[in-house]
Amino acid sequence: MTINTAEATQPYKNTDVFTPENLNKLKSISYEYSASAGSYLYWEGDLADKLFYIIEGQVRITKATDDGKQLTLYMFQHQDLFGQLDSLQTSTHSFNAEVTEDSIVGIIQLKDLEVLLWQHGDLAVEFMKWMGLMHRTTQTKFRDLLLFGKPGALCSVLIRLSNSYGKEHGEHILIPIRLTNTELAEMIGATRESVNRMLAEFKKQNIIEYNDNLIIIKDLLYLKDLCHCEDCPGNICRM
Amino acid sequence: MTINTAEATQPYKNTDVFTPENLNKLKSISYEYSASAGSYLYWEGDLADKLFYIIEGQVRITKATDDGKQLTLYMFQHQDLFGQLDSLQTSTHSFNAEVTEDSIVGIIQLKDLEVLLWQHGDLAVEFMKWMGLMHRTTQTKFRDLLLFGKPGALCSVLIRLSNSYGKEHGEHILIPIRLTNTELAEMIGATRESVNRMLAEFKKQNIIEYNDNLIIIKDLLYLKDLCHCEDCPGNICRM
DNA sequence: CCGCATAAGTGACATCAATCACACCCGGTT
DNA sequence: AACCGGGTGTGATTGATGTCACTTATGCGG
Repeated sequence: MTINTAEATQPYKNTDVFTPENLNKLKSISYEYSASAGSYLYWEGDLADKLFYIIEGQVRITKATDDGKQLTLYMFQHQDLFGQLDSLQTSTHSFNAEVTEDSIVGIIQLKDLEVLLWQHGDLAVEFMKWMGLMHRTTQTKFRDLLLFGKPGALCSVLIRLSNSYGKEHGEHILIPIRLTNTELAEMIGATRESVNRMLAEFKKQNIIEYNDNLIIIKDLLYLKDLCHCEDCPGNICRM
Repeated sequence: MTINTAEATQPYKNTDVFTPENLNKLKSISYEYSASAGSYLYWEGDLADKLFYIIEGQVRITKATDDGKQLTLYMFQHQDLFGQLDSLQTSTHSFNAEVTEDSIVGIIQLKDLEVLLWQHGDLAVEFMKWMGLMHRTTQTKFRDLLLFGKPGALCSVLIRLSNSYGKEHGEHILIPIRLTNTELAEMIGATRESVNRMLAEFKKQNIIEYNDNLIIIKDLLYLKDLCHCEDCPGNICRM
C-alpha cells in the first residue's frame, strides 16, 4: 500500500478554497482571541454573528441532548474556518464550539464580513465554495454513518481522521491526536464499549494498531472497503 | 393540540430567503424544462454546473450504494431550489436527482449565476443564506437520525414531512403525499419491515392514522418528544 | 507511596433492528 | 376468472448494539 503525500502530511484545511489574497482580506477584518482548553467559543442558543478562523489549536463542534448524549459533528484545527452563516442578521447557534486545546482564533464579525463580501465579488464566490464544501462534508458523513452500521461509521471516522490529521509513520498512517474511546463514540453515535470492541477487533485483524490513545492505520484499504469509500476528495472527506 | 397555520398550510419553501426581486432575477436567467416522473435530472458523477428551481412537481435527492441500498437525503417541491454549488467550476454531483412526479423545473447555469452574483451583492448575500439553511437542514437531520434510534429517526421524518407538506385535517395534520414503507425506510436508513412495525405501533397508540399510504398525524407532541425535537424553525426542519 | 480520578477492557445479558419467509391484499392485465 | 406485480403485514430467527457491572491500568497530586 502506498501513501500519497496528501495523506501523509498535514493536509486539507477548509480554507484551501480561498486565494491567499482573499484569505488575507478575511484576516484583516478579524481580531485575535485566545481561548484555553475546556472553554467554549459559543454555546447553542448564542447569537451566531461571528466566524472563527483557527490560528492555532483545536475546536470541536458538538451537540448535546437533554438526556445526556453528545454528538461531535466536526473537529477543526489550524487554518480551518468555521461558524454559522445562515443569515447575516439574527440566527442562533445550533451547536457548541468546545475548545479542546489552548487555541488562538481569529474572530470575524459577520457585519464586517458582509461589507467585505459586497466589496469583493470574488471573495463572495469563494465563500460559497467554502460553504459548499462544508455542506458536502456533512452530507457524506451522513451517508457513512447511516448506511454501514457502527463498524462502517467507525471506519469512516478513522479515514476522515487520517485525511485531516494523518502523518506518515513508516508504511502506515499515524493519527497524531489522542482520542479516547468515548470521543470516538461521540463521533459516530455509539457507546464507548462498542467502540472499544470494534477497535480491539480491528487490532486483532491487524487493520490498526494503537498505544497510548494514538491510532496507527495499517490497512487503509480494509477500512475503505468496509464503509464503501468512494474516495471523495480529501477536503470533503474530513472530520 | 393546536396546529399553527404554518404547519397547516403548504408552508416553507427554501426560496423564502430570497426577496421577490431577487427570485425574479434568478428566474430570468433560467430556462424551463419538463421532466417526467421516473426520469433523473442528474446522476452522481455528472458535472454539477446547474441549479434547479421547481416550478411544479417533485424531486427526490438520493444516494445509492454499490450493495443496493438507497438513501433519500431530501425531497423538493414547487418553489424549492436545489443543486450543488461547491465550486462554480468543476465539480461532480454526489447524489442523484430523481423526478418523482411529472415536473417543470427552471434550470440555472452556474456560469450565468456567477455573473448575476457579481452584479448583485445583495443576491450573493441571500444566496449564502440559502446555502446556510440547506446546510442546517442537513445538520439537524444528522442529529435526529443518529441519536434517537430508528423510532426517533422515523418521528423526525414524520415531523419534517408535516412541516414541508402538512395540511390541516380536522384537528390533525394530513401528509398529502403517498409514501410507501420502503420510501420512508430509505429516508431513515432502515428496512421497510422496521418502518412497517413502527408505524403499526404508532397507530395502535393512536399517534398516527393511515390509509391508502396517506399518513395523518394525531399526536405531534408525542412524535416531537420521542426525537427530542427542539422546535427548529420550519424552514430548517424539513425533508 | 498512597489514594483518587479517568479511561480501557471485558463478560453477561437485554434489547433493538435486520433478515428471511411467507401470507395477504388490491388493482390492472390477459 | 386467473394471474400477475407491487405493496403491506407479521412471525421466527439471528446478529448487532446497548446496558450494566465490574476489573485493571495509568497518571496525578498530596
